[in-house]
Amino acid sequence: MDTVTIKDIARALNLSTSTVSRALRGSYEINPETKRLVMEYAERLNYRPNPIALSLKENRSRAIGVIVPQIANYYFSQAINGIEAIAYNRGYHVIIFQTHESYEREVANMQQAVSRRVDGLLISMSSETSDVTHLKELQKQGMPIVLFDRVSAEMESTTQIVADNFGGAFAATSHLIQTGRRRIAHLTIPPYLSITQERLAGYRAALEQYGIPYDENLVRYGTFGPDEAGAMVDDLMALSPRPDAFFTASDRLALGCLAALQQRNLAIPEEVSLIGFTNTNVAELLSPAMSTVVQPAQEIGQMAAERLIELIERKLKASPADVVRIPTKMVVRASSTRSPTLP
Amino acid sequence: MDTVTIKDIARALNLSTSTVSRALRGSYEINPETKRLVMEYAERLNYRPNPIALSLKENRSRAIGVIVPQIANYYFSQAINGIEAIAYNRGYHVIIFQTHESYEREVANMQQAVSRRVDGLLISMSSETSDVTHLKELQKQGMPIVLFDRVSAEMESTTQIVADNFGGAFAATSHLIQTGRRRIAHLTIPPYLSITQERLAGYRAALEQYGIPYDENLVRYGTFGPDEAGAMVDDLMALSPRPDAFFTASDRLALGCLAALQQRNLAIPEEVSLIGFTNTNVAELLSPAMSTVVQPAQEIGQMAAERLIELIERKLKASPADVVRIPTKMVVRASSTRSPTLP
DNA sequence: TTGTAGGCGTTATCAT
DNA sequence: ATGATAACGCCTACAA
Repeated sequence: MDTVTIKDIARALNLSTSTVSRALRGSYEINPETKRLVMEYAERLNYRPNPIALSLKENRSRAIGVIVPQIANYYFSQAINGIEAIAYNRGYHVIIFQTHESYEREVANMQQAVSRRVDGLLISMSSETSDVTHLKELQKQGMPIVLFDRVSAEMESTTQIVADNFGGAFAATSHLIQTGRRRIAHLTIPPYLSITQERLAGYRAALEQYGIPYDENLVRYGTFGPDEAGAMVDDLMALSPRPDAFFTASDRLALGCLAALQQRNLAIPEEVSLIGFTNTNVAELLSPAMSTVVQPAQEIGQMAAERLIELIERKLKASPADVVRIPTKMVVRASSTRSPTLP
Repeated sequence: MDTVTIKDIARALNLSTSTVSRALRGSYEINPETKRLVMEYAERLNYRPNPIALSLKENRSRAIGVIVPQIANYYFSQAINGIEAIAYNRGYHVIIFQTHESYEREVANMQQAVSRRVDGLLISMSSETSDVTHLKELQKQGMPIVLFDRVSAEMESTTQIVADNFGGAFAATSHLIQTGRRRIAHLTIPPYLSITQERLAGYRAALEQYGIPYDENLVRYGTFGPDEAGAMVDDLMALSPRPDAFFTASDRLALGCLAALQQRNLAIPEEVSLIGFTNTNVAELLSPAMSTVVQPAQEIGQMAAERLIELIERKLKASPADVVRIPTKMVVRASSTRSPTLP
């Protein structure tokens, strides 16, 4: 790749590099005629300033690092999508690191990012990470950091962007109640995760608001493994009175629950209502069959990037306990014909 | 972020920057004692060379640009995963650009990447792109380029990495035939795409090999829209004799076909066999229910990155018509119980 | 209005 | 074995 530099232009036009530099940046103290000449010539040669030289000079890379468990995942790829949209607009590029859910790799990635001289870091913690001293340490050294989705309560003075899990669960449960449901089962993910707890709290709050007693028999916890929903549904449908609605907490559970109900030839939503937390893509696939609460992955990414760039450019410290909750969106199934089909 | 430079070390140790530099790189012509001192001090201060300064000096960014239609997509996020794995190993970082299937944005992204001084470019063309002069032009100017997945026959002297669609379709169809099927329907995507044609050719070649006549009534073309498979299945099952197997060409069609067959209470694979091209993630979800031909997205990404880095570092031109086909993997459904369920 | 010089961090070349 | 200098591309304080 040939590359035109200011020097080339200066030589060709018999000017000094400083004059060219000033002309290019439209400095007021330059002869309009010279300016025109330089501009034209630069245009003709398709001159582009070398961002690397600029970085060196300005001591910043115009790059932000993004550390996520994995890219090949609906949720994170959408979040990254949101991050990129904002970052590119503001003139930053994005360097992605994957932890593959390993604490060790998270630490290594962090150091990599530092070596690469990123201007700031967007982090979604690995599931293995419980000790956050590496993050605190780095932040103390002046690195702007924003956490998103997988956050930590221990990072008191860090901006954190999460989905409004409580609100989403509250809305979903309320919707089921308002459409006449009273025995609402909740299939969810492991209880030790904060998102699980928040969603459960939203579910309980809605029940309480409508005076429906909380029944812990109706709540089932899964892992992230496959093929769990079938057994849970079996189990729950054996109760008496049996549930008249299911509220699921993940894509997998939603699909599994849907399949299990269909297999039993239960009409949705006539006999059993169904609503679940899902990613946008899956929500789209499921929308003819069931209602969904869509995780705002992209919006979380955008907000995180915005906040980070603010931190970088204004060089402000995050205000303590600055936790932003992005609302979820409920998509109520449009059709309500009997015997719904998959996509 | 405080940052330790060679200068800091030199000052502290009362040496010149050149000595420090040499010591750090382990030059033989340096006093072992000095070397030790420098190394230790650098270690203690956690010195890391500034990659930006190096880039400026070496006139390369150690970054490769990746231009894809979108990140938030199973296929491309996996491909990127493969790309990153290789790139990071070789000391490159990856800058991602999205075209959102727009030709205009593809061109703009290309220029962006050039401005960013990427050392090479990995491109999966937008669906809108038919004119490839922008790519040819850039390549002629010396930019190393490798195309993957969405490639173009017009780029004669460019390395291109694609899935072995023919082979995958051939294997899938052969498998159906070997398990006793004779009336094999093929639900596929728009006919003008090269991947569609390749898969159809593989399907036909397998039929031919086993002496089964090709029946164009058994082939149905969809768009990428939702809810198409149901009608296709209806239509096909009304034929007489009706199909005894389905071979689908996308995730969507596979899911739709599966749902439609289940709804008709047709046992898979006893009454009707089913196999489809899918992404890994979806294949995993579907595996209890049907067989799949898995698209090698990640491997394609890896191979593309390997080839690109080779081009960058050896500075070789691609040999003409260098098209690499990555094999697909057939996953035959393990269980064959009646009435299969979704995930 | 334009030019000169120095510096961002690093390494290669040429002294010493 | 070590140091001084220049260069990568750009910008800016200072000079003219």
